[in-house]
Amino acid sequence: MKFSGINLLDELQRAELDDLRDVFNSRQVKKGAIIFSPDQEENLVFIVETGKVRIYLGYEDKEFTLGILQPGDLYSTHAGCFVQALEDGSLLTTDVQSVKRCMAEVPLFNRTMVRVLGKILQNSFSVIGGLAFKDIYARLTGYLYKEAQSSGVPVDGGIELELDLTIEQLSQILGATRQTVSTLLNNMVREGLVVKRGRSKWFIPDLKSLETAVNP
Amino acid sequence: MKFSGINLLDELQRAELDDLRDVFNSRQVKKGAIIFSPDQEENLVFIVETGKVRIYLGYEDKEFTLGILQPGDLYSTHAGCFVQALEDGSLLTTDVQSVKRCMAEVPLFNRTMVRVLGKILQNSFSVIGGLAFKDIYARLTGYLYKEAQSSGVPVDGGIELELDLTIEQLSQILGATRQTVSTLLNNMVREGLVVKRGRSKWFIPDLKSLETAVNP
DNA sequence: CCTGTTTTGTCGGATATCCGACAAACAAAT
DNA sequence: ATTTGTTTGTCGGATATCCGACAAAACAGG
Repeated sequence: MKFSGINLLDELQRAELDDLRDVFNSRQVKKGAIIFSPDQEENLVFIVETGKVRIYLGYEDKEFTLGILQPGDLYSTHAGCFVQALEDGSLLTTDVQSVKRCMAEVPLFNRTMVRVLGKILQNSFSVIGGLAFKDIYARLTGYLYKEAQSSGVPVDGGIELELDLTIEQLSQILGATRQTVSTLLNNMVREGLVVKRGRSKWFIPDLKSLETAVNP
Repeated sequence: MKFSGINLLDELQRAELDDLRDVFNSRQVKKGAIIFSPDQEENLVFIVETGKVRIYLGYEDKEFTLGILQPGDLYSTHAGCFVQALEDGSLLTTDVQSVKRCMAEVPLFNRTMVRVLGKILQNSFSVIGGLAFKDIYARLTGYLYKEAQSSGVPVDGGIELELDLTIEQLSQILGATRQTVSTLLNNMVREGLVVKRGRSKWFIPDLKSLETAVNP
């Protein structure tokens, strides 16, 4: 999933943004490391260069994943959430001061910033809608359906889907318990909605029937 | 509650924003009217001039209130949610095209825009956190506590709170059923946490004990 | 190949919340 | 004062989801 729908790395290639590139510092991150947490008040803006990065909320011993950033995604740390590297990778970071300066000087950056924020906002509204209106089964099928559409590969008349998530991680995206998600998924397997094909690899024989499971 | 934390009406008074004011058209709205809905694709940006306006998500026959805008709050309609007038009032509206033009020409507007979006985003994260981590009782006490702090009036050694919401409206803010909220509230009354003082008027004898109810 | 660690499946009891239903209480209008 | 409509309180059954627990399975490293 492209979290914000806009690839900032591409944007940075534009000639108009020459001076913008200099503002960012590259920073290596190691798999599993928590890069930012809500308590530290240093405000940074960063773009994912390589690797995957998870944005999540934490409360006591529970976690809720808001989204997983991929190369090209931009994020700001002053939004009160945790940021964790899911793989070894690198970020382009800069502080908020520089961003403000850039916004004044580079109008294009400005528009992009607003666009990214708008996308993230839209995404969080759909998360709220899911949590408020739908049960876990609907959220699960909905998630699989969306992923199948955006990153599934057509194979054997069906769709193959590489999620690259453990059940636990998936449950944190859905806002549910590991056990519940595990049970629901296996129910879906028994009903033939999905077929398991190895570690976090799924085959969806008929996308249509998955869709009707989402909206009965 | 100030939804975005920034009063755009004040900002518009600034001399630098003379030409910005001309971009907005005033529009009257009647109580109860649905001003925008997600299906219409006309993208507008508006500022509440007078009255109250409710932003909410809808799904089948359920509704979830994201926030209630008050004079000075800015919002954009292309975020996939409903906008309803809670009272007779007026909005300053403009289309997205003009906003884009303004953003290019008036840097201050730009920064404000980003700031507002950031605030709204932060708010929706806290909504997600509530839905994902807390039960309804915690959300209810938390809401009352926050409201008491921000808009409560100290009286008789306690705090008086005018919510101006029916139980049904409150339940839509909390993401729960009317019945559940009603029952929980009456439990709180029995425990002496809150005292009912007429239609949507509450008295909190001891804010401290309400706070411990939020975080036991 | 063996061994420790991570991931997954499943069960059964506890419980928060929903849902339908109904009557009481309240407010507004005639 | 009477009617009408809205808001509130409460009950009891249905159910989705959590939680703790445990073992099977899968994986990784030596």
